[in-house]
Amino acid sequence: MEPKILQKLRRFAYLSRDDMNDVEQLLHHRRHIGARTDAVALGKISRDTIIILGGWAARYGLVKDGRRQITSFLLPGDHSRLDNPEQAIAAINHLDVAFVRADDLAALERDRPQVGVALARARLAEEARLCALATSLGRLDAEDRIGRTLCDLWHRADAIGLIRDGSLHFPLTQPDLADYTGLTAVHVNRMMRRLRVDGLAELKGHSLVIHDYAELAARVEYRCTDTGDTARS
Amino acid sequence: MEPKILQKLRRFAYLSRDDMNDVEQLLHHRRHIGARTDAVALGKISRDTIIILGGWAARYGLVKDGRRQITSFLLPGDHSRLDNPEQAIAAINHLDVAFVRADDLAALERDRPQVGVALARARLAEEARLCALATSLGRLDAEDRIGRTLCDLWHRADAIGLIRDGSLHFPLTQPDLADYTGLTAVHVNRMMRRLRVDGLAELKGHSLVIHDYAELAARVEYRCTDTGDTARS
DNA sequence: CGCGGGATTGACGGATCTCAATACTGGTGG
DNA sequence: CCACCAGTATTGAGATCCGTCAATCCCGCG
Repeated sequence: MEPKILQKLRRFAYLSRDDMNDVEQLLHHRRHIGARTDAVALGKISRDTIIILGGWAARYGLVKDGRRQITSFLLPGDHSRLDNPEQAIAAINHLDVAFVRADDLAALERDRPQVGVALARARLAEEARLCALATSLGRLDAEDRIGRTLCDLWHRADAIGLIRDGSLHFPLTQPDLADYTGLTAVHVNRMMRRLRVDGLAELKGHSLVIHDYAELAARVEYRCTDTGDTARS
Repeated sequence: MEPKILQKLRRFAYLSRDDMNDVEQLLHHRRHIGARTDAVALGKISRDTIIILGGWAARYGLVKDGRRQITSFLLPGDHSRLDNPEQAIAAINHLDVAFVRADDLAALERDRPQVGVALARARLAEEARLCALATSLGRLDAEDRIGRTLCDLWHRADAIGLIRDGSLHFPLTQPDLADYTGLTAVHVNRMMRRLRVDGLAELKGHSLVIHDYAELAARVEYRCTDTGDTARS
């Protein structure tokens, strides 16, 4: 199947067959990471970029007591630069990744302008998501933080075709969601129950169902950030 | 006097006289913004970059009830892209800025590689700061958030020569600090009192004094993020 | 079959918010 | 020059959201 990275980039800019081939050429330095282990350790600095081919990952930092703050969930097709030593990347479930040298990526962006445009837009969406996370953590209550997180993940998963029959295979645990929303696992559970009894969203086993996305999004005032329509330029 | 933008960029990479001249050439589209008004309104998208020449600014987003979350303080020499419609930029005090076209900036980075390196490092530090903010908001208590914010601003102000006689002219109000740290102005005040009675930091009038930076940084486990030494490449 | 992590729920405590009152400060207009 | 005023700083008392602790249940896995 077409790698998710291509499916994602094509939502941001038109790619020719040559563009796509050159992107795929970059992905030969692959690695498999076991579930619940670090793909990139804390303290590492590198100019490389990690690209998620399959599975979910989380970029996170630690503070005293070992408390963890996830700053970004990485889904298939997502990528992240590895130049921040305070941030590590952990596999949520079994993970397939590629590591790309900064020079190779820069060369590709130079030689394939449309790929450069797509990557720039992906980075823009990622930065907007980080601003939105800070705003949520600082100024929203627990229900809104959880609701927005679910909407965001649902929307991103939908964009890469991960939603089947109105259901999403969802490898995150409630402790994971707690580390992203700045809450405790106990309180995440309470909020999930509230959404469940209100018929908005349900998490059973490892699958997520949002019964009425529009209603949930309206209730928590979620607005999606990415500008992703197959671009025109 | 040398613009702060040059003083800042030279901490990230060596710039020749020609490099510096070309940077200054970009700054002719200047504007003055009155205190407590928006330099860039919410909802605006642009591919331009704003560069702070003098004064302090805040990038922020709003949520319901008009609650505000500041995602970044911009000091003289700092810059920010304007491509996120959910984020506005407000002048804290009287502000002098320059707006630079994306194309002009891209051309400069291409023609002046050292300027490109410096700008990339500045952006890297900015993104690291955003991750650190999210981590603070999600996982640290009020005292640590305030303490780290003061250390960060102190360190950045020092880097551009804003600290005189161990004191920093500090235009932020306690409501501003509250909007950055995700607290209320009342609680910011309580934390500032605690730091004051412990002899660590003091905010009187519009000036900040950190009596023992090392001790404050240790107490709140602040680690500065930027890689700024005058670079060697 | 036992074990460990996750999910779920209740009771209690605490950090932070809200409301409220007072003092201070810089700027404005008479 | 002074009175005024809005925004800010400061402090206290009570309310609330969320965390902590603890128990139970469930499930996948060795």
